[in-house]
Amino acid sequence: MAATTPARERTRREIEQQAMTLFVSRGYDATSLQDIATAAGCSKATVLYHFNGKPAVLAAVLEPSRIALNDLIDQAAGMPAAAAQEFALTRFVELAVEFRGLINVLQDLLSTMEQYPEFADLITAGMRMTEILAGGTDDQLEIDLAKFAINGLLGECRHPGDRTDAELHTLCDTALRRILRLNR
Amino acid sequence: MAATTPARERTRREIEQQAMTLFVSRGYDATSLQDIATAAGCSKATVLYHFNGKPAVLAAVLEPSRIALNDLIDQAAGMPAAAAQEFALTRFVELAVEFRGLINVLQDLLSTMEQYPEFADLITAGMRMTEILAGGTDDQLEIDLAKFAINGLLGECRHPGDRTDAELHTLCDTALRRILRLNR
DNA sequence: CACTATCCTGACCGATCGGCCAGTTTTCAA
DNA sequence: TTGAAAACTGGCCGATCGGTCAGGATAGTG
Repeated sequence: MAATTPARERTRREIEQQAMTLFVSRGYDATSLQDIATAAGCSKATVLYHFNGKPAVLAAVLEPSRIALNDLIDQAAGMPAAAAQEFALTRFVELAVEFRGLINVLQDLLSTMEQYPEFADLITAGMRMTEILAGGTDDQLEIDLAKFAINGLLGECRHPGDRTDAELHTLCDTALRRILRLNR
Repeated sequence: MAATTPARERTRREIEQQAMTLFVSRGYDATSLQDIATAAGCSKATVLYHFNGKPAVLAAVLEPSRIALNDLIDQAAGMPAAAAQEFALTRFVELAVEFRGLINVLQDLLSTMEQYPEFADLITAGMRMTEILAGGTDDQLEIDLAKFAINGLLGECRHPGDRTDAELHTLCDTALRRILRLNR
């Protein structure tokens, strides 16, 4: 009882891992609990034994990226607007490249996501990112342009093609700086 | 027999109209044939009597925008690269605003769309648009930036919020010109 | 009026979905 | 070793999906 039971954690991790792979390659809706169970080498009932429903599996898969995004926002919160803008742009591009596969999943669910309260803070995090990237301006057009930039970045990471991480990184960095008029 | 039977056309149009509304508001997958039938005031069997399966309903809904996009590309094909780029940017933004609701539907299906041959030319049309917007350059980064711009535009039109057509138009036009470095 | 082609529908089908539960197997500490 | 807690599973449930079919309603025409 001193440490967490190894069996529980091992199975949980395996389910999470396989679910992530499937969500990334086929999307959330197109992946059934049976698909996840088969890939993880257990039964569908076991998946539901470890996770309280299908959305809970998604929440677990998204957890690392959620934490990373919130950290980024928290760090930027303690900076002056201009520095926060530059910092957020750099880190956000890095995160987008790192978690590029998951962006597919997020875009799939943007319309239905509001139903699930467990993803509410992800929405608000996206809005905070927009404000930071806009550089704290009042100009509505600039704020909308920041949204535009995020949309472009997310869309680009959805269809990575055969681009390497470095190429994708350069592309997103260049595009964001052009839209936001931030020359390095 | 001289003209098309009015009853047939009337029902078809009603089904198309209601299907478009539902596809736009909920997405393609989340809209069932029963939803369409109920909204159109007929039975699900009637929908399948007029359309050869659910994808055929989608194809009918997308037809006007498909024609408009192909016309745009055909017109641009007969211009020098610089003029085509300027022309395509202007017209593409107009089309995106006009058909902004349908973009939701397209994004939903980008991953599954390749399965249906009836939508194959829509994919190729998108790639042609990219080349034209890139201004016929060889620079891969510029081509990728054009893709980025299209992604941003599509993403922005997905969540129009309470923006008017004019505001959305200005936003997309500005963003595309910044990314592509095309100052008016 | 009667007949026929067209339009339309209720009922049904097989498949798949997320989720639930009673009961079996495994694990692990006393 | 043993017994209870934890982990796991087969089987089932209700709902929903796209699609089919035989036959009823309807409308236009001779």
